[in-house]
Amino acid sequence: MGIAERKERDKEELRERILVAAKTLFLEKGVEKTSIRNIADLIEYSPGSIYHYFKDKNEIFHALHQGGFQQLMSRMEVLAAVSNPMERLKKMGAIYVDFALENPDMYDLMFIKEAPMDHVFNSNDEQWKEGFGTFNFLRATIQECIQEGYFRGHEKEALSFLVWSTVHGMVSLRIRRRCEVVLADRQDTIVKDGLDAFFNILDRL
Amino acid sequence: MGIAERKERDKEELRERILVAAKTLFLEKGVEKTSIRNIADLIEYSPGSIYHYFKDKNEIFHALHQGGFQQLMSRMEVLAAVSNPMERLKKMGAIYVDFALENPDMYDLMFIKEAPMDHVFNSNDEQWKEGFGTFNFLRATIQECIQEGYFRGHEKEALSFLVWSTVHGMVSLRIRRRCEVVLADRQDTIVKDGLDAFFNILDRL
DNA sequence: TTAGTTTTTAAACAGTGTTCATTTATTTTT
DNA sequence: AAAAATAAATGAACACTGTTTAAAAACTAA
Repeated sequence: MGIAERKERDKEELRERILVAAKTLFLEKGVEKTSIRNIADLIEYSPGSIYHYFKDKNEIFHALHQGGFQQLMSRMEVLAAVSNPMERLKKMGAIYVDFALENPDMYDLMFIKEAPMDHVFNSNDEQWKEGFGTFNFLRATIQECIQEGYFRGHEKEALSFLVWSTVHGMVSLRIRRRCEVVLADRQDTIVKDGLDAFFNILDRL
Repeated sequence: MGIAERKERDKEELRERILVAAKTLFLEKGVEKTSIRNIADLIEYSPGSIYHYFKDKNEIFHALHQGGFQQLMSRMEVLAAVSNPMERLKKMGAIYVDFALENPDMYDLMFIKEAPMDHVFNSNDEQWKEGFGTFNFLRATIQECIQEGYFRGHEKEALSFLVWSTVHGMVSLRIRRRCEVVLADRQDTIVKDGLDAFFNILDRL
């Protein structure tokens, strides 16, 4: 009978409404300042009811960060058209950095905050497959670069980590405001300039 | 008269005791889980009294992170003996990474957490001179490298940021546990390997 | 000893995540 | 249609949080 199915749909819909409310508040106030009561107020439910849909606050923000990975991954789709792996690698870096600077709060949640990771390690079923997927994409591209003769003498794994670290380092220093004093005058351009310098180095390898 | 001086000393001593208690708790539980009441309990004072010595919680953790910069700077002192700027740059990177991996919580406070930065921007007198000092050290070394013919075609500022970003990226991905799944089997060696790969690249420039 | 000053305190405020017995709403069975 | 069974939502409570403030205690100066 269709009643069970409709109830299933209803449940799923409310779950989604919680997520939308959480995302709205999170984008305007940040994770820490978004409380369960805030979310409950916005969807006009009691705070306790949220716990019938999510184990705890971390699970909500884990669910949200999954959406961020989907966004990032869909931006990466244009890379399929770039046949040269070295070109693809550079374009990948640019997309990554653009995503981070255009969605700093989401990036923060995905790659800096501990909240979603707490959930990954506490509910040990999942494997942070989101992060796994994006990193594998990088790994495969680096692999191709090596096969085509780039990065002689380097090993795939360490190099992938290095590339990821470089772009992550730049955007996370920016997002967590460590550039604002140290590089005050060039705040807005330094990440782009740093990325260009990085690409220059890659070209000369 | 010496009474005023003794009172001054007493005040300074209690301030120090608050800082020591805060550091003890912070190193075993983290910033978020260290409360003003916890600190007050440890020094056997009431919670309110702490507010006569520090404006708010952020100021306490700003004061703590200053100590971290002193630690890091003192580790850098051995670099004065390294005359070749390229050698010095690499050694600097190694010291930075070692410091971060040996004092992950302090590093987190210094370069990842927003708490101490909140204080920097809210009490606008200070200029995050700690971070400024360490970055200037890097900047000067890169400058010397360029003068000696390294990094041809590169500009000091962007390159300094790039180098900082790379080492920061590696240790912060590690500290915030983004390696644990993506690079599970090589967790403990990946930062060292990544740094070696980075040094290799620098050598070939 | 008294008056004045500084330091410390306890209580209160407004908030937090989370749990749980109870109520409300819905569905199934009689 | 009424009663029983199931599911969902609630509100109060718990144990916390950072911070403010009026009152109390401690200390110094006259």
